[in-house]
Amino acid sequence: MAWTEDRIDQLKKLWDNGLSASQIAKELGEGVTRNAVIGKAHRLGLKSRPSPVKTDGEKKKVAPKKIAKKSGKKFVTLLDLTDRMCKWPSGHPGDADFQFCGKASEPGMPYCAGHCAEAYQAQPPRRDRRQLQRQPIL
DNA sequence: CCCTGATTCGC
DNA sequence: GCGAATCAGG
Repeated sequence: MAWTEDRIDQLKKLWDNGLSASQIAKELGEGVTRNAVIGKAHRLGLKSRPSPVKTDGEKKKVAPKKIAKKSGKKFVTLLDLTDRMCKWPSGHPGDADFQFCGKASEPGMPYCAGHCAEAYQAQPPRRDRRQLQRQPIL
């Protein structure tokens, strides 16, 4: 696939938007790999970014997007949600404030580490479940 | 293992 | 110029 002006523009835009190379690759689709994106970006002389994925000892916020203006919670809309982002919902589906956590989800998980903890809590009230019906072994 | 960007190097 | 392979790092 050749890098058309259109694609390059999209690349620049997404890259500038802070999307990761792999995300941009997916966005562009058409068998574009993250390597292609990075390679092109590098070639275009786009700003280098020493792996933004370092837990960063810095407590500085990057302000991912100014989408979730309301609620201090940095949630994102469905449009900003991508494959490996936490899909922890917030609000009612259909509502304007229906958003998702959007943080990087744990590998293989639909949610981020924090929400996985919430989602996969161990059986809480096991107390009043005894003799529920005392089913005869299957 | 998951991921990130950076660089190399044959095409 | 392109991008897969590779490298370096979290």
